[in-house]
Amino acid sequence: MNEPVALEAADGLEARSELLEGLIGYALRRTTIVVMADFIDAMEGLGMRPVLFSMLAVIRENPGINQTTLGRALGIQRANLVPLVNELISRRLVDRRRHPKDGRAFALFMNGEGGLLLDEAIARVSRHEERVLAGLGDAERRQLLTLLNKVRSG
Amino acid sequence: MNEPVALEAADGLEARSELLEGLIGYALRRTTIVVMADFIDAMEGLGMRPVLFSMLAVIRENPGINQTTLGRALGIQRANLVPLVNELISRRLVDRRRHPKDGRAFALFMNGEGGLLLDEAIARVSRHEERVLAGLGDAERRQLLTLLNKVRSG
DNA sequence: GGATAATGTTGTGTCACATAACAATCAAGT
DNA sequence: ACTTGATTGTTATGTGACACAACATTATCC
Repeated sequence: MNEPVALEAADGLEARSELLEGLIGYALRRTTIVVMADFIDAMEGLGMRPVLFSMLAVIRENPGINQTTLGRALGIQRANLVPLVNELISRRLVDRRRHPKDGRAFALFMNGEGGLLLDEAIARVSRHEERVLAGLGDAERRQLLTLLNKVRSG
Repeated sequence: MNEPVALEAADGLEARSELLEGLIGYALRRTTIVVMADFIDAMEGLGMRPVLFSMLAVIRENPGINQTTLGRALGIQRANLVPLVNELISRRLVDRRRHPKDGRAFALFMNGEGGLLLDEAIARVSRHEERVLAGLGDAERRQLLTLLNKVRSG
């Protein structure tokens, strides 16, 4: 028991794991980290993070959306959304008005400044995706998207 | 300026974004979250997280590996690895000996208890991947793995 | 032997999650 | 109309995975 399998230690410069290399979950995790890091780089100087970007996108395409619905669309819980929405508002990218028919809810709207920032971010995201997907052809990109959504939707 | 695009607010139960739905980075992020959540569920009661699992796998397949090499293999920085390795050691899953030829380094070895835990985790991971990939055929799974690795390797 | 590099470590900070509890408001049923 | 129960936004708190800077000890290289 407890045998020192190989005394000559595997202390080379690189190590691999056949087990991990066969797991899609592992590949997903590692790939996402790389892609998100490139996203962050692409947003240099904009103060834009993946979450904020997705929030701005959903708000612009769904004017008047409330926070609960926004959170559900992005898989973010209401409680965690609060400081994020506050950040967008204090940066004057988004307007929050009271919902006309529901006294509990707020209605979120993108304003001019937010639209300009989102447009700039979209331009950078395009270049970012082009960079990250450079090794894939058009059909492969579509298929990757399809497969990812298939996994996500169960 | 600052026009309330639609006065009838988009406050339905669900909201979508065509922009986000076309982005592979977004699909990657959302899918990874779902898959990792299922991984966590699958490890119920084992005290096993994705990072710990991957560390155990690499250590068993690379006996005597040092922390820097382990970190490089998994994309974890030395500094962040320290508490993780300590956790494995204090749980008696892994042994840390001084490296015979390098006084600075440690050599990490999986022990019997760690091997048993890893085996149980692997069994659960198999069921977890089967569950998560239920919607994909064999060829699709292979292709997803290939595409992910292509993206990651630039 | 002296300069330079590598290993493990400590400390600190950020960010994306999670959960529980709460006030205000709405909706539904009787 | 009034109570019951659900919903919205919020506060508070905790965790876990990252980042970066600085440091002591030990190797390496000339």
